[in-house]
Amino acid sequence: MANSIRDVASRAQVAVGTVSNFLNRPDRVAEATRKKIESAIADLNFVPNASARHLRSGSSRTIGLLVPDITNPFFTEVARGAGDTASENDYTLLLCNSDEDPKKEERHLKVLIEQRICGLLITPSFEGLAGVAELNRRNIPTTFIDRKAESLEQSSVSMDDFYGGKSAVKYLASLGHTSIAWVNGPLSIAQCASREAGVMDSAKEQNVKINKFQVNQMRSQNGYEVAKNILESTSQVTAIFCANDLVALGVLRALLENGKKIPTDYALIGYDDIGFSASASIPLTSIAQPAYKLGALAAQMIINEVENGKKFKHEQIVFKPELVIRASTQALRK
Amino acid sequence: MANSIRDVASRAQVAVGTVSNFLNRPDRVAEATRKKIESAIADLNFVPNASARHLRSGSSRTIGLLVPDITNPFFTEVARGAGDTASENDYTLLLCNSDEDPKKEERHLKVLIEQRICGLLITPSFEGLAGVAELNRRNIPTTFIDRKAESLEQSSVSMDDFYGGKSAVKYLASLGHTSIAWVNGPLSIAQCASREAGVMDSAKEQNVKINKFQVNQMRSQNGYEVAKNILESTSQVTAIFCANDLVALGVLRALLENGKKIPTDYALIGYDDIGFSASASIPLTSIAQPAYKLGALAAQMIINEVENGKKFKHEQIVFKPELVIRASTQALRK
DNA sequence: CAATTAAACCGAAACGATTCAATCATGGCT
DNA sequence: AGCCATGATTGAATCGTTTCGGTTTAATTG
Repeated sequence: MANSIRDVASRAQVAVGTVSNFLNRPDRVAEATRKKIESAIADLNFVPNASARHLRSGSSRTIGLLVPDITNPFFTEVARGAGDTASENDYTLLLCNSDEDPKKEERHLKVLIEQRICGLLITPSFEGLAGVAELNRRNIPTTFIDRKAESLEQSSVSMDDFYGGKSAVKYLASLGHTSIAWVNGPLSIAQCASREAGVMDSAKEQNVKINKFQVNQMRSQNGYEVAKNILESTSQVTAIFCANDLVALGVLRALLENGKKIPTDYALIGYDDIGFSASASIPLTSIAQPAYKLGALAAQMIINEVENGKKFKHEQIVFKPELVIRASTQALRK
Repeated sequence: MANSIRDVASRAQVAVGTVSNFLNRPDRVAEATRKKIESAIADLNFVPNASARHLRSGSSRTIGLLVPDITNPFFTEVARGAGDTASENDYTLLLCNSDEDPKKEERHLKVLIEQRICGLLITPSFEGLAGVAELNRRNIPTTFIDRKAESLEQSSVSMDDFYGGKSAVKYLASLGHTSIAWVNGPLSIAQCASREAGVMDSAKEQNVKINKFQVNQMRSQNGYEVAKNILESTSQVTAIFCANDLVALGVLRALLENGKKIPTDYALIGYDDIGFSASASIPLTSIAQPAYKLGALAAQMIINEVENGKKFKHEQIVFKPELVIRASTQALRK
């Protein structure tokens, strides 16, 4: 049923090698034969077999993208960006979701090696680093996403979390807030730790007081729960900064339920600027991360590395996040 | 660098065919040789080459999933479900996102054919149906997701939208509401049309009055805008049912801004039960669709079809959506 | 003990493309 | 006319597996 390059060759009355040239280096084949081949392909409805192609040529033109949570809008944007650039360069993107499960992560890595991907984009979990080492041993280029590579032998595209934390506090200070609640996730997550460092740094500079609150998971429900502690705390905070939009949305819900007005009673800022933040009951001010760009650039970098081999220079690119101001913050009035 | 089955064979001092048997039919090889091969594989760090395997065996063990919008939480859940069952059955899932763009859809279809996928899961756009016909011509099984197949030659896994529309209105009527605003998307979308049919059917049964409102796109912003019309309309509606959660969240925001109380002034229901609905400022009552199950079942069906060939019976499975009651609805008080 | 049988193993051929050294045409130049 | 350079085309070898008919080995039977 499926036609091969041989069928095309015989129908067009040329050699198989010529058909292959037509497919890969069209400039090498004369106008007349080109037409013959074209119509033979159309007649037979021929589509080349990627497996055969990869096997012989040695390159799969496939890159893998392994994300920890496909449910997270941040990563779907990354995937869109990576997918689009992959397509534009005639690469196939193999998108895998590990659901934050090291077992699944390992299994996907195995499959990706079987597929002989020529490059991998990954946000590695702690355990996943072993798998990445395996890839290195096989000389498969790897680029970290949203996590900076320590080694200069490794590319990465990440965000400046320190800067993000810092700019949120700076902005609140500029509005006149001097006592801020900072709701962070586990410090074991690199991003959380950096954001906190930025927060504290800015607090010192701007001379504002930070009240720390902690959340175990960065989901909406956790924000909802921690809000009670904020309301009961003795210190009179006038602004709340959350390490993530989901948490901020949870906090927002709790505040509204308790009859508080946003932004009058409390200014509120989130982080990530996921799509829903703009359409929350009170549109959320947030620190936006250019997820699409992140994915697109990462894909472009790994493609460059694949195609330029040894002479490729590894880079650690760090994006600056951007403050997006909406209705959940305003200048403090006494 | 990359080792082949031959290297394994020579190191284990067996024939290549034996190694292949070890990989594919381990029961055929004796205990002693099994061990030799195992350690050779471990020593050489051998991982089989999927392309060679597919080329020779004729089956790629890969299924494609082509979704119109990876950004939509509904589809990421579908993808998780399909991905998990694919993994469990040792299939690879190739996830493609067309961004509702017919051009991208067509391009992805082409790539999927090149990869010689053995089955496709798709939520076809209107234009996409042509591409699907192409797949059929090549005898590649196709299963529709979230859209019922008209032909009995085709499997599908979809939702009963008529039932969903109906049950929302029925529920509102049971709370005492007799005048309901129904905010729908374009009737050209099959799902919207069916839901509306269900709404009207139930309205007649329950003897309640429906006020129709229309939205061009089913995004939050559109809901926000249409809410003004609802507030200004002369008829005294006491409940609002939206064709999708995003729209409902937009409506919710507009109502709150206008000082309305939910659920006291208005009861509000959405559709889809996306994750954010549970953590909206007023947790949203919604019609839940089991997206994960949908994806998982669709994947299982296509795998069955691939493996059982001709003797496979096509099925059109229709799931019943489920009402999830939260804080945005309550019994009407006068 | 010879004959029979089953279990393991062997290894050449094939899958559908790409590669590359070799051949063929064509036209320009002395 | 003869020679060369250039551009097109050819086709056999190859990539890493699976497949499958054939061979070896060991155990069982009469």
